[in-house]
Amino acid sequence: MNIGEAAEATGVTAKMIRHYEQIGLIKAAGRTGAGYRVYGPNDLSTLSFIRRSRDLGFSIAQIRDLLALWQDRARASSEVKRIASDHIAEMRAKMRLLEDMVGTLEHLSANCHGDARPDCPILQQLATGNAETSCC
Amino acid sequence: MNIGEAAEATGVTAKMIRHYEQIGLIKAAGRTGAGYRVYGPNDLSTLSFIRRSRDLGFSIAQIRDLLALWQDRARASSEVKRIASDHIAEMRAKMRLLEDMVGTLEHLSANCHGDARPDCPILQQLATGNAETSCC
DNA sequence: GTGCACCTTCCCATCATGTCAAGGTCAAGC
DNA sequence: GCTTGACCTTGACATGATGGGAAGGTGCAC
Repeated sequence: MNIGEAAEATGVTAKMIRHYEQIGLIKAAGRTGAGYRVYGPNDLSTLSFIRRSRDLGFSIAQIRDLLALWQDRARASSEVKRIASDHIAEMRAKMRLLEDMVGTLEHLSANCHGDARPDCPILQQLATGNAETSCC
Repeated sequence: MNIGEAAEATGVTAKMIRHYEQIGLIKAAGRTGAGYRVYGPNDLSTLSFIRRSRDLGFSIAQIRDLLALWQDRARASSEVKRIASDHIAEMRAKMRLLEDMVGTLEHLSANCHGDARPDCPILQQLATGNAETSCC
């Protein structure tokens, strides 16, 4: 199986497959006489594993660890769970940041009439750090 | 005022001030005879504006537009409001993505006993795309 | 006149991914 | 056999915002 087929089968682009090989996330693929990379069922499983992990937002470093655990039959599931929990915590932290920013900005936006007039509490806040809101 | 003092006063690192100058987000600062950048009150206001905008998650491109509007006395507040609304929508979209990922991962994590045993629904899901959850 | 803190420019790194370019390979059709 | 087009190869460069560091000039206090 060539890289293009592997890419189509797993949803990982050929570009990224080469990249993952280069950074050592996956082992170097076999080659044909002409230098084409060749992939078998095991490789496809690994690539699909990586793609699902990326879909869940895991970083390459985390995926590296998850792959190692996956291939270790004596692994403890607590290790996996810890990585997942850490990742959940990171994502929650990002969500909180976004929530705060959205909250502030919505508040400002709600007080902006948004018409042709130039005065604007959003710019006011950005300029002075202190919005003259009429609401509270 | 030198760049270090300007950095301390506004919370924008000297590194980033130089960078913002280089990409044309702010106009080139004046220089002393020795080539040191010099900043005045107006420059500090601009830098603070940028920092507050970054704190609200605006991109450099958006800040460029906001700065232009800020410095345009004839601006329409509707323009500002539109930029803010777009940004809120982007942040909400990111939050939704995170929520989905967190939801899926928490579900898997809840079904992972997380002890010394090797079987693990998280890895199961990543490997097969189909978790053998016992819950539903 | 020395030492130290600060400034300058320039280059490289992050993280995951995309784009582009220049060239080699394979299979099909003529 | 030769051409064509799809595919492959490597390599370089870009993104966005920021950090780090090196090598060298400047300013001020002692």
